[in-house]
Amino acid sequence: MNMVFVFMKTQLKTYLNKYVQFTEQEIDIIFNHLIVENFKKKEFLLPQNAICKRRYFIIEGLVRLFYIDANGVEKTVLFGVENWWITNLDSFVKEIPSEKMIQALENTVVLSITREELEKLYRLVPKLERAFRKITENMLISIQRKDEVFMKKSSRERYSNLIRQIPDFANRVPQYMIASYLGISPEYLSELRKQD
Amino acid sequence: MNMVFVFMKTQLKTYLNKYVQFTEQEIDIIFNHLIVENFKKKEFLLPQNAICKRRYFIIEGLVRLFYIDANGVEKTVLFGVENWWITNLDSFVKEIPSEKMIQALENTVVLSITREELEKLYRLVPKLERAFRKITENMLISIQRKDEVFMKKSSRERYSNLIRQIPDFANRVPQYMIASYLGISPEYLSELRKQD
DNA sequence: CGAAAATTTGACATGACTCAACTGGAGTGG
DNA sequence: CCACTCCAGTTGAGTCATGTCAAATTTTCG
Repeated sequence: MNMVFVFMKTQLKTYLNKYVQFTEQEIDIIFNHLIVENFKKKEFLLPQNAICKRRYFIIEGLVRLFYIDANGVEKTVLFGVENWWITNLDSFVKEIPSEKMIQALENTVVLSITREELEKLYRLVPKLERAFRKITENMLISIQRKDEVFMKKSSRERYSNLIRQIPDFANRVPQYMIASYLGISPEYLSELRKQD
Repeated sequence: MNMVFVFMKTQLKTYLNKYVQFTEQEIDIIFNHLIVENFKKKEFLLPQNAICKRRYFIIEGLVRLFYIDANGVEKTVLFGVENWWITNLDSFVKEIPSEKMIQALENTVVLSITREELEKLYRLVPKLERAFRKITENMLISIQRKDEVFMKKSSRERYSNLIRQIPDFANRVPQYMIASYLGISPEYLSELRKQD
């Protein structure tokens, strides 16, 4: 087995073991149900109006989940970086077309799996069900925390928070995407940045 | 066994079977790990700064999750009605003190369980892990949908949406709580209502 | 280098907030 | 059962944060 694969498997293992202890064999089974995919910058993991068939574990790179609003403006819902699972959960679980798209913002390497394969895996490796229960709980917690920041803080504070927490975001992601993630217009973000 | 208990057990069973098929025995085991609690209107299920020890399944009634912001104003995060699980997940999972409170807005009957008991249950009834994985996924999906409404719609639309979806909310819940749930000031909500 | 995309700037518009005063209804106690 | 209090809801004036639109400028990238 190729060095790169070993590296990816180790990364997955380290990640999963934070939730549940898996044996080496279990990790093997899980890894063998995943496929490796490479996406170039700007490429779509999920195009608009498609059913989101796969769940993606980001090994390396950066993606965003976004949609086009009624005025034709892009709205970024969330960014995904390494060691995050990304999918449009609504579309993935219910098998309905996704208005949202997933796009690579940098060249990105992922492990991915379909819903059917994942269901199989849950049966082969029951502990994985627990791991995903916890992963989903953590996602819920972090989305709730984000909501709180939105309710409590001004857009200026939201921006400085984000930059403090993930300083290199400002370089890796165009400003207008950050603006739409923060729920403000690009012009106003530009205004805010000037005043620092 | 008391009629009321039978009734509650049936309600729980119907609810859980929407996610996973459980046998009668499994439902019994689950039910026996839950306790029944009654809360009077205005009573707290979770007071401020306490660690949220329990997860509540609402049999009947209405509760809210809220906090007091920096200016001393109440902010309602979410409402819980029958057949919903309510907890401050962050506090419950990580065992950290909760700035948020849970309060009954009507006389409310719940089934509740601690984290430790729930962990035990997951081991006794492994299918429950799957059920909660799905329940958590659904919570995540619905919070994401709520976020989208917030990003896309004006506060006027958010209000009329809410009233359309849950018409009796307007009667069961004071306006100022609805306002804070919608993220607007009570004065402004009053303004909006006038213009219909 | 040149075209297209991203960002900045400025003028103006507006949704939503704050504060303070007023109204009306729901308890509560004498 | 009345009088009083208290709290929710309304109204209005003034203000501020943030949006929109259009033009100018800078950056990116083929």
